[in-house]
Amino acid sequence: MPSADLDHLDRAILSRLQEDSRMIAESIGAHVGLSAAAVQRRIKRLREAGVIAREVAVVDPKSVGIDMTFVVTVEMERERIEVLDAFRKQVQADPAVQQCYYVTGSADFVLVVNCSDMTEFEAFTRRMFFDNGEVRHFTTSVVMDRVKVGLSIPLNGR
Amino acid sequence: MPSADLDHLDRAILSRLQEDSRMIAESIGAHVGLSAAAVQRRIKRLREAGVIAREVAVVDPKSVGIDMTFVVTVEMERERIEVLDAFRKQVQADPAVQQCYYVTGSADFVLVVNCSDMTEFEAFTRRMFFDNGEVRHFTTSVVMDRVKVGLSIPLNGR
DNA sequence: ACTGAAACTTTCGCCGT
DNA sequence: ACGGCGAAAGTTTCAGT
Repeated sequence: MPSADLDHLDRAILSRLQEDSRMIAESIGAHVGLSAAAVQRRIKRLREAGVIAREVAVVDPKSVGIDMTFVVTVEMERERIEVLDAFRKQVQADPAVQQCYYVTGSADFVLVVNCSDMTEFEAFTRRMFFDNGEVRHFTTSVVMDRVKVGLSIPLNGR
Repeated sequence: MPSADLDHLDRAILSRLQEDSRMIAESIGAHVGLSAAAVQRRIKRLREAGVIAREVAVVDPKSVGIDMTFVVTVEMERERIEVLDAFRKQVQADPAVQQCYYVTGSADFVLVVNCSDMTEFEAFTRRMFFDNGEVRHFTTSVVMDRVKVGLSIPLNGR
């Protein structure tokens, strides 16, 4: 799945699709200088190759009553594979966790967590950290402004 | 645009579209117990109300030669509105920055940054931090594993 | 809210470069 | 092998019931 070689046309198409996956092929073609059919073919190929991993709707959190976002760092008691994997699984299963990264440095994991309010977040910390004997320490940062949120990959020039 | 009241059917539809925005209305309808037309109408309404903020393609970083992700915390010299807003703008304009949160706590900002390699990341730190007199301190964590990555909002029960 | 028809988008086959 | 063209298939949109 790595590096299915892409030319600058593929990158131009991906760039558009990262902004708006509903942009129709004809419109993309007009911008990149290709017929609609050619664009479709490339998109199909990109999907099958896994270059386009998924296509998703981004929901406005406020609209569904999610008001709070948190950035949480987690330090585990012991860095044993078993412990880490168990935590990974727990994180993946918990819908409040939007993102989780396993990182170098003093912390082991960095989490982005969504909750409707503080009460819910407290419930989250309880089930995720306090009930887990392997969590040595965690820190919480409350997000005051979601300055930039996306999953766009830089597709520089070519 | 906040809290356009949604019933459990809307939430069920959103839940599907967060996983796969290309799922056709008929298939969604079969799962939630609604005709295709009814699903279509609700989706249209959700888009117009901004509940569905955008629909995007998620590109696999490896496929386009992006191998490295970083979590960076940033502390500004002075927390003046002007300084913070300038940094916000800089962040929004920089394609290497995938996400940026303004947070409480010792750090001011948390960034998720994508680069093809360390050299590119060093260039990034230079233009974003060293060339900016207002940045007091920053810390870098290298992401070893992207355990969970998405923008999905929890749409629990109802 | 469902049905059917019209409009639109994507997909496929074929040919030319 | 890849792009363009035109026809077929699939999806969404809209009107009428």
